[in-house]
Amino acid sequence: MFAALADGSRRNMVDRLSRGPATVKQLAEPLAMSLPAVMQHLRVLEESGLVRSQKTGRVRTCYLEPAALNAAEQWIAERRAGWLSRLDRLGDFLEES
Amino acid sequence: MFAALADGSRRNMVDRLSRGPATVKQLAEPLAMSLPAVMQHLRVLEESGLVRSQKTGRVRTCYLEPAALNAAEQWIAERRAGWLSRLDRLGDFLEES
DNA sequence: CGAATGGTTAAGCACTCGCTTAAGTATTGG
DNA sequence: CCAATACTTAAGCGAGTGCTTAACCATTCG
Repeated sequence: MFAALADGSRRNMVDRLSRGPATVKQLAEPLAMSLPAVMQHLRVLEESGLVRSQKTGRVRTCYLEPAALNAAEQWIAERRAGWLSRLDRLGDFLEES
Repeated sequence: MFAALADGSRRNMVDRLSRGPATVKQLAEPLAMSLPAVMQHLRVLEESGLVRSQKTGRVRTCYLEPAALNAAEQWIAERRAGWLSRLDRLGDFLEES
């Protein structure tokens, strides 16, 4: 999941998909790389659950899967919250003394 | 940033640090790998801005940097929100018709 | 002091990643 | 029908990642 977002090209694709569905060609357009390369990125994104896609005719259309993004967001939020609450308690302790 | 979180061992370290500061040894303990390996992960985490550390005497103590986590969380939140609002508008459109 | 502890540096190695080109396949517009 | 379009598969390659071992440095404890 984080591994899928670790690559800049893939983040670019996710960013594009956050503004609506797109075909493989459209995802490739801003990316200065061959179509097969984009396919491989798409594969990683699909395996991570971040993106879904379906083929109709000869075009494959891709969509974002917000639930997966939510999972990643939550992991971060939990760790950050844990650490911040610890800082808060430390602040309280320092105030008391 | 996401690249730093892409590795499971590093997420383990972040998780540990979210429960309070730790030494390099303590971070290494649950990780079934040598100390130098942990050092390299720590380096990646520091370069990503996720973790800070300082050495006093012969022990290095590591802390989480919540601001950096916040940046990653926000990137995800924005993309997810963009996509969800698009879905909402689609819903409205379908209701209208 | 001298040994144990905690960390650091350097070199090397297997493996994975991101990309390429070349050669397909399947659909569709003229 | 046939040529263009949109993908798909496969093979290969250079660079980067994650780990190791071996050696080393600095601090602390007996």
